Amino acid sequence: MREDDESNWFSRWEEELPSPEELMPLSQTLITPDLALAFDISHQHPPPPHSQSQPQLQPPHTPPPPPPPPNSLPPATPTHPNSSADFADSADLGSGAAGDEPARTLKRPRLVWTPQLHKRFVDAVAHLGIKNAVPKTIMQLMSVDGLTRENVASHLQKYRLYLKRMQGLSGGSAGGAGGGAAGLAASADPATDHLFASSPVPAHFLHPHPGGRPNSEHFLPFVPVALQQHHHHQQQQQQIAAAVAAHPQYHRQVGHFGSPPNGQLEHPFLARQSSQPVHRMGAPLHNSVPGYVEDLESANATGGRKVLTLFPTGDD
DNA sequence: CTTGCAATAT
DNA sequence: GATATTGCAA
Repeated sequence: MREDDESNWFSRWEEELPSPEELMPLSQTLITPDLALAFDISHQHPPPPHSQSQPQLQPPHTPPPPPPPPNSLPPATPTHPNSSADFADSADLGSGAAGDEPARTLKRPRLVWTPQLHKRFVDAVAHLGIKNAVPKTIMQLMSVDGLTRENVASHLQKYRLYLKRMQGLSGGSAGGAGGGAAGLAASADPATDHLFASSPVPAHFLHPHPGGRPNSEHFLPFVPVALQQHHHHQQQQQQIAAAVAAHPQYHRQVGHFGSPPNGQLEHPFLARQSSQPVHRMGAPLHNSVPGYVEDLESANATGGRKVLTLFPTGDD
């Protein structure tokens, strides 16, 4: 009774497709005042310049981002996204972090792939197209702060195996493959299935279109394409929205800004706003469920290990 | 250099 | 057990 909607998630895409108006604000207003308030982080008391509390995560009160371009969608050549643009930060990403905290020996919390996060992952891959679905691109499209290429790569690896596994058991007929079906067929590996089955798998994932029209990115205009081209490959501190994690009291009530009368379209997204220029490409994946934001919380897990948990505020 | 993948480690 | 990390090959 809940996967139904997921079954045709693809069909509903058009409906969920964020209108230009929805996307627009996203580019510049990553965090709305309401959101900021929800986190109890007012942009009125900027933490003292004394960088010491945290490395590089500051409250989502990112200053006014660059001039928001008409931004509906960049050239976004869906055919081959390749425009390294913006970016001038990477350089200080890792090194800068070491500035205020013993980042050199700091370990990042274990990333917990929550269904929602995974969904973003799948969505990103789906919209990128299998061919462009490489860790780096996916990571950027997801716009999840703190997510590293390694994180995505590791998960992607597993995800691919999962898809492969399914192709063999699915029986070939795409009949079931369409959207939701992908999630249930056969569980060869409960371990992997568990997580992956939670999110709908686009049809083109199971295997390249067997007919004439190979898969395609379709109309998904937003192609971020903000590849960073720097020669530094430091492990940036995985400080996901720690700002949020610092406040474990905020209830999952963070979704109240968009004003979805219908409770349908919202844009609660915490993008990496840490130190990178908030100049994120306007390619926020669509949000489907009313009121659900990605949060994170660091907590102990298996024995003193810190886990980074991006938990949703609604569930889909 | 980035990716993919197997194995291995935590 | 789930992820991360590593090593090697394209």
